[in-house]
Amino acid sequence: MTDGASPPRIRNIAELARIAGVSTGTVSRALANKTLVNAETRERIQALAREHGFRPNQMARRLRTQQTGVIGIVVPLGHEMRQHLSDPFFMTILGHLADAITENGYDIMLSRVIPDDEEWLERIVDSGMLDGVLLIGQSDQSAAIERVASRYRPMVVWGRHMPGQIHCTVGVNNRAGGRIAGDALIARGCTRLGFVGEIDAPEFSERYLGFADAAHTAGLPAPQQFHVHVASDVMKEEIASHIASIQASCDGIGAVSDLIAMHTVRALADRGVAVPGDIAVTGFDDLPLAEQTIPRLTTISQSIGAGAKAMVAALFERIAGQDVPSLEMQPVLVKRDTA
Amino acid sequence: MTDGASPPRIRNIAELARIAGVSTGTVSRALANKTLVNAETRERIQALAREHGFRPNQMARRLRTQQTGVIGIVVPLGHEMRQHLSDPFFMTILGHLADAITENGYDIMLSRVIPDDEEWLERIVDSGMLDGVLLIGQSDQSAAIERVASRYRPMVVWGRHMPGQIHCTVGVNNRAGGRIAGDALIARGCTRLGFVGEIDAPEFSERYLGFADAAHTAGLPAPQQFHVHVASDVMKEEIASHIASIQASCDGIGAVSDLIAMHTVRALADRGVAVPGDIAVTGFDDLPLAEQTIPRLTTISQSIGAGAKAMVAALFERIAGQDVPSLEMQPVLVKRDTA
DNA sequence: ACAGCAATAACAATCGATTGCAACAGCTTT
DNA sequence: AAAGCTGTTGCAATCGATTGTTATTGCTGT
Repeated sequence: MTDGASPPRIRNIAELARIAGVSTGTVSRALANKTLVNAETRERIQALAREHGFRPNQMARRLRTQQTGVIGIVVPLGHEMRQHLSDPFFMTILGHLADAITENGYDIMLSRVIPDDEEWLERIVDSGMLDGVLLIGQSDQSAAIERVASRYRPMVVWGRHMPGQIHCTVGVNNRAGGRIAGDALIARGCTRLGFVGEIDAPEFSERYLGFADAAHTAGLPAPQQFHVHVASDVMKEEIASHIASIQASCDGIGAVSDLIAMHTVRALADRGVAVPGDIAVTGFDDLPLAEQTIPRLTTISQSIGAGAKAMVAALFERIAGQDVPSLEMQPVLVKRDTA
Repeated sequence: MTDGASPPRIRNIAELARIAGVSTGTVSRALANKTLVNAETRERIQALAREHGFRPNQMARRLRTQQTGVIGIVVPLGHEMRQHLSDPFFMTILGHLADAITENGYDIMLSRVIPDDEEWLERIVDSGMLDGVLLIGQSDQSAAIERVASRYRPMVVWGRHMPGQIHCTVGVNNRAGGRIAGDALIARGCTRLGFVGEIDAPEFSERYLGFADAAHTAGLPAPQQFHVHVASDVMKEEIASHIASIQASCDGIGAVSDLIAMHTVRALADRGVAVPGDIAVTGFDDLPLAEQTIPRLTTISQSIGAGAKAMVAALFERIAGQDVPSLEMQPVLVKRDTA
């Protein structure tokens, strides 16, 4: 580092080999610290490399060795359910995945994909750039995922497991989660239940179904639905448009996500409605921000951190050739201030 | 797609060439849709490729063309200031960067780096895997960054620009931000100022300095410091340990980050202190969650979204060979409910 | 009928590192 | 002294696609 000169920049192993007076093979082995080359030459070559700031080209190495040290994290944006990578749920799970993956010494390649053609997933797994793939959400692409899973092992998907399904998933039981939310509201005396959010995507509709199960079991009428997109710039406006009728007809609200719950609580607070005094509200996800709002959000935990760890663990086992089953986690109620 | 068979999986361009009865060169050009090959053969080859689900190996293509279509996003974790990728500030900026980069058709490679040796950055830029690099934060690695910037152009750094500095930065004027926070508190009548957070990293110490500037100009004593790590599991406990003395000696609190501000507000609320009635609080960053708390956080906006866009724009200009200057953004006060 | 040209496709070098195999020196063993 | 090791190193094929150069074909113009 004190050497400000080092002008002859070395571009490849061959040049290093030339000035070291050995063959490229020897340089390669020396740089890889293989005992096959004499300790002395090895040290000499490494010193030379250091001196010239030489670093082997990873592209070439990876082409040759057929492994990349890179895990792909892919977000399929089917039916435009999540517009952006900056969606808080995705960012949260990504953070945990990133921690777990980098701790294993792997790099991460992030792709947002709009499945507009048949082969978006093939394009990714066959690109030859990834040692494994993590998919966040099945969107409406189960068929494409199944097709690829039948021949491509190192892939783990955040989502739900269906009977007979080939691909390995990690996810939470959404219906059970909805049920828990409903039960919690009913337990505190709510009798006029409402559900805020969309139910277009399967995971969301299951949440509603579970929520309705709770009402049904308690002998209450089916919860009223208030449609709000989960990932939209207009979420706030959509909620605002419903808020009067929510106030009029509900005393317990199950929201399909924490974000929606939070905006609902805010909208209610703005109208002077006490939460949970007048209307109780539950979220879904247990994002970090659920704990940071005032009042803190009562919500259904997806155990995102644990789920992310499980996904990564499963993926590495699959990369190592093991076959691991899908994992369904049980949601738990996190009781805070809003219900 | 109706074709369930297609058993002879094609591994490379040569095999495709063989069954198409042409040379590899022609296949390559056909797949690249070059007019150099007859429209008819081109179509035939493309059909064949589609039929067999063949996709050219990206590693090889990138090795050959010397460009990767990948942008690296790197977080140097010097002096362990940000423990994890899941840090909310980082996640927020990453989300915006990811949106901007993927909109340009590039992929993202995420690396968390602990700069334990001299050459962590060289290792990244010389790996031959990236078309450009975005660095989030300078940490204590300015020297290493400067060294690399002197010869590696496609790199943009989130942080501050110092006179004579080579590397291109995008960032906010932290001292001005601190000043604005201080002025805001003073304007609402606060006279006993306190500053919560750490001042070890330069960007944080500047925030404190600006905050102190405001006090000095107003003829007030220098703000008292309460030390709290910005990215720590024990942040809550650290704040709790200070909260009594904060309550006793301050009526206006500037926090070094939104996260700390939020926990401070919460700790005060738990003790029955009215915010901003008894004590006013300002944050710093304007993370999305600042708007979602109740009460919503008054804070200093870093314009993270705009900053991310600017970083990406600057990077692509640099990749295209243009030289773009550093950009310093002016912080603005976002007045909400806590001050 | 032949030079000249355009269109098309084959040939072969190239990107940069890895690695199986062969070669060689120096040594011991019989 | 021949045979057999062992420890090192060189040689050359290989990963899979790209692309400049060359060769072939068929056609036009004179």
